[in-house]
Amino acid sequence: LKTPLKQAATSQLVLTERQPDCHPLTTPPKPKETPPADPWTPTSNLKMLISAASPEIRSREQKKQLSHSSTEVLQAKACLQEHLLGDEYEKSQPSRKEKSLGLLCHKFLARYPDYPSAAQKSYICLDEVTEELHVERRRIYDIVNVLESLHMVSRLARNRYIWHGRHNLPQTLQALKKVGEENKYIQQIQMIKKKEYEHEFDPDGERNEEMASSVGSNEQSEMPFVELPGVEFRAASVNGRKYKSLRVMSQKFVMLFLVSTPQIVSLEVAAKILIGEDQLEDLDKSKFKTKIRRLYDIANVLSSLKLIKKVHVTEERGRKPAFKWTGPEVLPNIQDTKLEVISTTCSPPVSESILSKEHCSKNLFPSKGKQNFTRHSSLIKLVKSIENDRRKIQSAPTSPVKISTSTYQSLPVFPSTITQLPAIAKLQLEGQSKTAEEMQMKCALPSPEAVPKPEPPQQPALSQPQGVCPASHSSVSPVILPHPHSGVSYAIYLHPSQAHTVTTYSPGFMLQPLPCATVTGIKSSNSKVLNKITTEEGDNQIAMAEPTKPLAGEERLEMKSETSSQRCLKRAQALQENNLIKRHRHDEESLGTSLTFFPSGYLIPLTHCTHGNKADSSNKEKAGMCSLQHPTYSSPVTGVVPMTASELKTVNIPAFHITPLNIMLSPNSIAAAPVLSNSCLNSSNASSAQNPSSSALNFMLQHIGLIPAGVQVPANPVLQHVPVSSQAENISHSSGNTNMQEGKVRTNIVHLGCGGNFLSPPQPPPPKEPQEPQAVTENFFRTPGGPNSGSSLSANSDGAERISQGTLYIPQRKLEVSED
DNA sequence: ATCTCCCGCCATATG
DNA sequence: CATATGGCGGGAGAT
Repeated sequence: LKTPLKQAATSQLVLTERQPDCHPLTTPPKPKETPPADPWTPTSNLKMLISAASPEIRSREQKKQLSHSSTEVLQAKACLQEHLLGDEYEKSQPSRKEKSLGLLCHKFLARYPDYPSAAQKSYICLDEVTEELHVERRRIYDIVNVLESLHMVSRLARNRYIWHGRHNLPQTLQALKKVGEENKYIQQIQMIKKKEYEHEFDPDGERNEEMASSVGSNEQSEMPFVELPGVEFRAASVNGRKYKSLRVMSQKFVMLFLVSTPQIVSLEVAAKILIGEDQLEDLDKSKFKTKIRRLYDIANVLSSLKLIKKVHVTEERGRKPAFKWTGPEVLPNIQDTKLEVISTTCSPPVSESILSKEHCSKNLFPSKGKQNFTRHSSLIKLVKSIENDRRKIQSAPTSPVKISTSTYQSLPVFPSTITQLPAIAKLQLEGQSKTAEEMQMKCALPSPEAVPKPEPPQQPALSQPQGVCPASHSSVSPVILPHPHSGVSYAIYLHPSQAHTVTTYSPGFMLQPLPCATVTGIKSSNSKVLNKITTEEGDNQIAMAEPTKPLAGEERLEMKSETSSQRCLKRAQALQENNLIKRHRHDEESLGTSLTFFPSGYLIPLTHCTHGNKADSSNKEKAGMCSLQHPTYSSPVTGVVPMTASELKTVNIPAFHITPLNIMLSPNSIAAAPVLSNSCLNSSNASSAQNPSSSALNFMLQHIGLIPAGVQVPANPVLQHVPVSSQAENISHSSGNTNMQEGKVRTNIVHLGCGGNFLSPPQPPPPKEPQEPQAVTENFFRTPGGPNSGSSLSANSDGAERISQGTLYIPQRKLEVSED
């Protein structure tokens, strides 16, 4: 009975076959109804057989999409044969997997275009769907509810829903992210992890502050369903109360991904947070179980949407199921002020929608006046805990809105296509010449998702080029810095949103054609990427580390055509580069004297941010890019730290000895750092490839004293590309703690520069792993002695000490994320 | 045994 | 009141 080998996947077959049928523009005529699930057709039988033979269907499901029929056929045959020999396959009737929500969801989604045109509004009739898909109604609700949470559908009336497709996704995600930030999910996550970690220490029942507070961070319990302007719940139906459940749960779940830095969320944590939030439930075991069940349901749907994918995180506690966000990157939350500006400047539709969205969201969540970060319960708790650690923090009451400055990045999300780059690479490897778009497309849609989107694929958002620059994962957000004035060391904990903001502001950054870089990198390092991918596929735990030198011809890597805007950017960069040295000096000075850290809850965005100069006027940058193009704001001098969003974001610090402090950076200090932005820009621009200005950067860093003279910030990604198996971040040094630390330091320094004062290269040390990292390394503040040694306090002090000594000690904790 | 998560009972909401 | 929705958790297949 044991299935012999796991080969092809069923779902894959299903998908591929169905895809073609699907008519993008018209309501899917559900042509040949040969649902794989249907055991009665010969075809289906075969499929089933195959599926039976392949245990891990799901995992391959997505990847498989790429492969083609020919391959599939072969595999199928092989499978079949083996199977026949093995035993009578009768056994598997509808195999449980064939009934999985994920598969069902795929089928469901296949019926509708991702981006339905206005003209083709599709309505969804539940009765029809259930009938056609051969499912119980109940299941459809599961799917629809999640889709509703993303505003991909909305209910019209009984049995009736409207299909919106992914048009609203960007806004939705942005809104969700914002809310997530407001809810301080990051802190909550950390809290949970911390508790987890300490959960043994707590002999006595004195878990008051920590436990009680953290667990019950429910003060702001009911978070209503997040709506979007045009997509409210109809019929006042669901809108009523009942804010429980799947819909909201789904939104919260997504929020967790959007706010956490390595965008990986474990089920456990998610469940805890979701539970804790609702009500201060006693850690009821059954409740937890139920929550997990629901999360699986949601996760299945989200997976079908390709927004997340399942992975496993291996921590010291063992390996736990988790999910990784693979959807579009969501940019910083917007500030109202800016929004208005933008709205004026940008194309009406986009800006408007965004704006309205903001308002909407505001109205929806003003609840309890928790708007203010400072007042936020979780924040308070955080503060408490921090205090426990003997740290003082001043909370800055400023609300983000007020702080808001002049910039705003309007492209909040970029098409998932970008995210799929790795996949693309893989595809190419496989000999497929499909373009990203193509592969992205589900149905035979001629126009990829990207097209409809305001943002062209080539403009992957700044921050993390997911596949290509996994570096983000290992980015070291929290950095310990010596406080210049007080002499106290602080861990800089940048709030993601803030970070984003900063990033946005950075002129260099903006200019920087990250997209280009990304693309280039991919192209150039194709082989590399491919290798990795392949490896990955084979076995997740194996980290391939073959530093091939792919970058060689990076210059000409430009994708098909360098956009004029990109060119512009380059030019600009070049110019800026000239001043680099000067600036460096300047920076140096700045660092030495004007650097001031304000221990506060968040980073204060600069008031006058600069945009990069506009990147030309290529059409491609539609509304989304508008913000970037406001020359009005550009003022190099005011540049802000060019950091990769990922870098800035807080790492989910699982617990541990040190509670990260949020430090607010003074505008001045930030302003002083424009120079670095350039370097950053350059470096990042270089993309994963070589970092032209790296030398400059190194020079600067050394000069500043951030790194030892001998140390060099790796400019070449290749170097970074050290085998994962080893300490990902290190540049293979000998070994031992010391070395490790050193390596750590190096990396961190870069980050530090970015975060702290902004001189750092946006793309920190080039990403080590282009593809989805098999293993993710996170940095944590930990005692050198290891997990067992000492309490957080000791750790803190330790860290502080080291820092003060000029040595950055940021122990790292290795966290592995493996795909299934 | 653990991880996933399907199934469908049954409380509620809707019309 | 009949249905439509959709919590919820038992328990079984997958690993």
